[in-house]
Amino acid sequence: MESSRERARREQVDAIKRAARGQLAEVGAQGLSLRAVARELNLVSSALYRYFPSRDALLTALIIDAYDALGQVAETAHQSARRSRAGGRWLQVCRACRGWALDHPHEFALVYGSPVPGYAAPRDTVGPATRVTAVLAQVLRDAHAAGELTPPRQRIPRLPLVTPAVTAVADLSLEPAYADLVERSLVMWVVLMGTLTFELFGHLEGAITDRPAWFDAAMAVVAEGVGLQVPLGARR
Amino acid sequence: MESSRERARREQVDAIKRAARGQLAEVGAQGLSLRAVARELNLVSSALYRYFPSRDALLTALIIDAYDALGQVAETAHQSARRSRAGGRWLQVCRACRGWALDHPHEFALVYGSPVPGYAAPRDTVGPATRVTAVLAQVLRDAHAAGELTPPRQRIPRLPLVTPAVTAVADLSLEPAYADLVERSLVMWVVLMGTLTFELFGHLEGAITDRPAWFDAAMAVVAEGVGLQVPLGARR
DNA sequence: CCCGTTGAAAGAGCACCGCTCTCTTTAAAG
DNA sequence: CTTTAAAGAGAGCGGTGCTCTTTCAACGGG
Repeated sequence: MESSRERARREQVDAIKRAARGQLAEVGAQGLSLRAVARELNLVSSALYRYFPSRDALLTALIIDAYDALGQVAETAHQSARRSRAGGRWLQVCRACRGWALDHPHEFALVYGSPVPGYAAPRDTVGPATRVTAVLAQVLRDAHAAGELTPPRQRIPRLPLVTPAVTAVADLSLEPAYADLVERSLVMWVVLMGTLTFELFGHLEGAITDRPAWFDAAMAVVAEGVGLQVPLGARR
Repeated sequence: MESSRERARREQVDAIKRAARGQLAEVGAQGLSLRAVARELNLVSSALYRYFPSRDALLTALIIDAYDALGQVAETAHQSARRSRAGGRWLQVCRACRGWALDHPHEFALVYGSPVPGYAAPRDTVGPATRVTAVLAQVLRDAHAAGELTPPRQRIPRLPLVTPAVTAVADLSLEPAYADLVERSLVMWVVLMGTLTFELFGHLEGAITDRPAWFDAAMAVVAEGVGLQVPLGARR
């Protein structure tokens, strides 16, 4: 049951987030101004504090939404690539994440860019944040089950290097030849997000001629590192 | 020759940058306040405009300094590891960069974190920015000359994917088996900086137990991707 | 139906920001 | 020693996040 007051409140919260996302796309995360959001809604700035206790709280809400949106995109891509082999699925998931990042650069920067000093992400954000990594782990699990994984050339010593929490989420405890798979899968995640970060933050400006192709190649290179073979021949 | 006026000016510029770096460490890049810097120097805010035409200009100066400092660190590490084999040199350079990043997290975030909206990095920054990449290319060039490079399992199709400018800086036009080495070396650079970004920005919080060891492993995984063998056995 | 309760919104105000302008001091240069 | 240009002071503009108090309207129980 939802009283009309509750509905009005929820709709106003949504309107605020929508306006804030719009502003985000124009002036970036740090330029997000409560007063501008209020202006857009024909409100006065102080009225927003009925809905969000601070600018940081509004940012947190946007961060959670962004993590969820990206996680959703990754899950959908994984689902619709379920007929491909593992390497192809990995590439499809990466491409889907890149597509979302290019479509929502400021929301991506909000979650994977520099943290706002003095702002500590609350615990609520870690759940949505792990959705993408869960998809990556799923790809590797399926790849192993289908026998599409090649053992690496060199084993990582002194395992494990990850916390039990990660081990639990990844669920990648396979036979000794793949004992370091969790550690390698984290590298995959870092490379995926790092590559998107670099592209979005302009560090590849004037360096890459064909960005989609180079992105595919980068994902293939790191996939090699975990023993996944990515089909690079086909144009996207 | 440097007149006393010029010396005084240079010293004041240095003092401003020093104070700004101090503030950077406290409140981050976006929180950098000219007024606070001025307060620290017992000045009035408008006086700073005698030395930097805008806050962005001050940021640009700090960015160039940061790129130069990181490049210097990489070059020094490469130089002092010249007796190791190529894989070891790569690891040493990476570790040196990580050390600098951990020591100067905010300066690292300044150059590799989210760009300040409305701020476009001037051309002056690209030179210092390429110093690290030049070191990486050097490592690969030496590795190939010493016969320490293994051909990759899968070749990247539709080369080249990088601009002539990158090809010139990297100078990695080797025989066909390594035709995609430039593209792969860019991946190495992205992974190095991406990994540091992730660690500094807190995305590995609660995920990694032994961060130095995992960092080494990550660098080894990507080095595998370019055909470099990194010695992981020895404790650092 | 009426009235007390409650939540939304307004608006003034505080301390801060980047930046501009004018005015005064200071010290180097000729 | 005089000229002159650089350096700093200080007021001010429009903006910011946020707090506080006040006003107003809608909901719900008697």
